[in-house]
Amino acid sequence: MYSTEQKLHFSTNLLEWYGRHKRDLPWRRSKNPYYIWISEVMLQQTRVDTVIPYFHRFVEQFPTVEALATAPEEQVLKAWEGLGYYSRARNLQSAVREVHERYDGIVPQTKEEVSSLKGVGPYTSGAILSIAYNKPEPAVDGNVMRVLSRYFLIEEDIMKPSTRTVMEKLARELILEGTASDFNQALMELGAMVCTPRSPHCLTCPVMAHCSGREAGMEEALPIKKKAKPPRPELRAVALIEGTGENAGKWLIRQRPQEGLLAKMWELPHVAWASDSWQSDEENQDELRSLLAEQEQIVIQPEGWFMDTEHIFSHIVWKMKVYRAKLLPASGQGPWAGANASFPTGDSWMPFHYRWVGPEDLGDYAFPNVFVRIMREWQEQGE
DNA sequence: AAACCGGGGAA
DNA sequence: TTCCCAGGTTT
Repeated sequence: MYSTEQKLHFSTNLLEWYGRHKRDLPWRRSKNPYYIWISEVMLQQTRVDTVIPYFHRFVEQFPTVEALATAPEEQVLKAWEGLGYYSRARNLQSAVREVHERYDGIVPQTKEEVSSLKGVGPYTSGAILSIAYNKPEPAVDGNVMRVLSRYFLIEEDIMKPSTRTVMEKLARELILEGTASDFNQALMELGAMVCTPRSPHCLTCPVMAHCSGREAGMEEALPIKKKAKPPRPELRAVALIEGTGENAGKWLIRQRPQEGLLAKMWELPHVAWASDSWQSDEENQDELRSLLAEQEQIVIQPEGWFMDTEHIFSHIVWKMKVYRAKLLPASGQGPWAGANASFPTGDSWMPFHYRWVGPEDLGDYAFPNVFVRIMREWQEQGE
């Protein structure tokens, strides 16, 4: 398919370049498969600069397979707070528990065993096996597909699974004997530092001389990628409910269900808006009060608009209006009654688990960033 | 094959 | 604004 010379030029020059230009990243200072694994999971759909501080805190808090395997899940979610894709954290702990129990704490070394672990797909298994164990397995991520599609002028849509298969076969053929660990990292490093999505730095590229994409003047047009659909908008009204009496200075928060969007994360009570537009603040607050009473048996007295904000997922965008509110005394029998007395979770009739918390308690609960922003705004206004 | 699953940095 | 990032799972 592709000439041996072109392939050999690529592998040798890339390796030589990597030896001189690789960044000093925290997870490159060790070959501990557990640390490599953590870094690879964190790096899924997340930039290096974002991951670095999380990685440091995470390995400090959970330095060994056993430490993570035996930690409470809430603590792991809290350590992941702000990174997004929280199923990554829950899957990682679940998989680490399996390694702890079934493999005596040693990350397995075969493709089949590693791939069977929760949250470990083709990319991550290849990355762990190659980087930590130097096994000649491909690790094809977005960087690698971009680099290969340009260098070998591959015009297939990289969103198609079949294209990924082609890339994996090619990437495997490019690994020279005994160089898998460095080569796979070099490939990603080139994609991150030189062969960037826009304005690639071809003049400093170690493999420019035989790059088919550049020869064809196609480097900016590659890789070919079908456009994703825009996220659908959803309006949501949020209630920032202040406690009174013994709950003065606290807010009412709730934990989301075990599965689905933001599983097990904590949040401020909010309701989906049936209509696709807002009314006046007075009408919105009336509707919010009515919906909370209906859906959650929470009866509030709204006390005015607080802020507007947005939360963007890959497939949804929450357009949120936040209203301050107090609980009405008459509503003493709601789901928050005795909320701090370890209300049972997992009841099918009771999707949310409520609690009163003050600013000093926030360290015990993992929130999606949008709610962190709202609560921080609230604290700043109170000062 | 398409949908679901967060959040932010860069241009 | 748009893109897309060291992806995986479910339908």
